[in-house]
Amino acid sequence: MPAETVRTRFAPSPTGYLHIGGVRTALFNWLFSRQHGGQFLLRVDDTDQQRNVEAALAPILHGFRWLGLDWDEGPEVGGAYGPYFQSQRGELYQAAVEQLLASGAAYRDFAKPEELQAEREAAEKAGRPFIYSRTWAAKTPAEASRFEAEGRQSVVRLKMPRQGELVLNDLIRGEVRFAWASEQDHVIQRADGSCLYHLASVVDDEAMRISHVIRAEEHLPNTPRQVFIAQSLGYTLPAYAHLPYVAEPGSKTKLSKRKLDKYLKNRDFAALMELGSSIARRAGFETTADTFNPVIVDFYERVGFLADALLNYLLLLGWSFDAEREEFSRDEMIEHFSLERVNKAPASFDPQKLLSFQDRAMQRLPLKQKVKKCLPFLQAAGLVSEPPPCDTGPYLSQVLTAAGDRVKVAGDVLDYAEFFMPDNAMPYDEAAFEKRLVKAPAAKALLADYVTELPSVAPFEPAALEAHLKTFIERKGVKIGDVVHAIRVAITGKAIGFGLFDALSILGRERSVQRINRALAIAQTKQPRPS
RNA sequence: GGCCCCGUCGUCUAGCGGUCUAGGACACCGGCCUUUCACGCCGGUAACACGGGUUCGAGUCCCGUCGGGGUCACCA
Repeated sequence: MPAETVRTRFAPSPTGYLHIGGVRTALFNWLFSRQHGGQFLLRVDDTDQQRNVEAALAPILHGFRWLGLDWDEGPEVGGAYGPYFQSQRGELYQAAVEQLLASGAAYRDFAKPEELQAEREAAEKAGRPFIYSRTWAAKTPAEASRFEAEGRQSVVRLKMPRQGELVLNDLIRGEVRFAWASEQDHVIQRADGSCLYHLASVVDDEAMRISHVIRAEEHLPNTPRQVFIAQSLGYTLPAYAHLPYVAEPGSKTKLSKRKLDKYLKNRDFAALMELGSSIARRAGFETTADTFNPVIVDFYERVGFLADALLNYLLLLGWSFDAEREEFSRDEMIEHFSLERVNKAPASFDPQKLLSFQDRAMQRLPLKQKVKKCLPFLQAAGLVSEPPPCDTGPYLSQVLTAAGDRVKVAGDVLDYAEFFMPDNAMPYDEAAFEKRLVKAPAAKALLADYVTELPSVAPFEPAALEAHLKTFIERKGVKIGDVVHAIRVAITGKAIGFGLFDALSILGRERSVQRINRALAIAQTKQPRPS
């Protein structure tokens, strides 16, 4: 085999969002090219010419940048084989169409839509597959002018072989066979002269010297006609590798952006969505189902996922290294990836497993970077000004250290919003306040005594605070559980949170005392309701 | 329906004829740790779709059945 350069591509159509399944396809392309020291390119499939290609492409390119999947050629970076927008490559396609027409691999077809429809229906009725009869194919220029004189319009169709078979050697699926006779004479050029995807794709892959076409399985049935085009044009075929698609959680159906409502009935998917929504709500993000949803990559960035964790999870969705290993750094992914070890069966998207990759990646993240990741969420929520005061860094570091593994995605920092609120404006979890203070006179009394002792605890740090509380409960002859919950609710407003002594220490003596006194005062005004 | 693809625990997977009374991970269940919540640790439940072959021997090879999915545009 000749040592040719490996060049792979991902060809998004500008739809305004980056689908999670698309990312996995792009990742495999990217890994394969990086591993072989080749190039990875982005080509925009905009033959359908929409109005706002640029606007619809921006979120996609943004997603690639966030993920760190850099492209060597394509939009915004250029390259020697441009332009990288199919809408700008019309002449190439036109030339290919003419060549196909000249060689007899394609023909002008003058059938009217209703005539085609009639054939289709007849075939269906007879229970046989619909293959166009070529009744309105112009065999000679004279015939073409006659059809035109009748007022017919023409498209260009592929003249597919009607016998023999195509044996395709797919890098993932092995040998796949198709009977030529069951392939339709597909249209490659519309009546208005614009060209269709299959033609454009094949022409571009050749012009851009793509060596490996790595794409999702749904393209497998398209491959024969593309091979036919390539061969008719005298191209050398790229190697094909058809990836299994990413399926819905708990199902084998292809994951699609449109079925959010259905996925929300899946417990794990709903939990992931709720995690995101709750963060978006507290951070004050504007969200719509079109842009904020776990099928779209943007979701993960906005909620505070780590790109490496997402990529690692996606890597394992359809690919494995061995029986044990699941964690891969970016360099390790590049080193170990191989198409041979890609699975053939579709893999369903598992939100919980993704979360566990994220969880572990976050645990490994150095504190400094964690701070950097979390800060924007506090700012979005209006809890920290922009630019942040200079003591924010150290303070946030303390909070994040105390929170430890509890902050799984960066947006989770909002679980500790109370540390960034003014003491007299911190809200209380009503149920917790009621249970631990209003309805717990003993705890309330202990808390009242406890707060009077706080000024003398020194240093005001976790170890000393813990030692003090220990002697406090001994003197009172109570258990730690009798007072600890009341303190927590008083200083954080919540029943749950990280270590109590860390919380006290972070807030400091003055704020702790203030918060406890405020809680005591409010509890005083509320009569315990007889239950 | 035609064509094509796929089929190991709930999920992602290891397995490329014997080392599989099927291994790992996530989830789940139980326990430990513990001021709450996480984390962590220990243990447990749980799968070769079915039927025929081939073979001394099959999760692994072949055929069939069943099941699931993809695709059948002047979309990409």
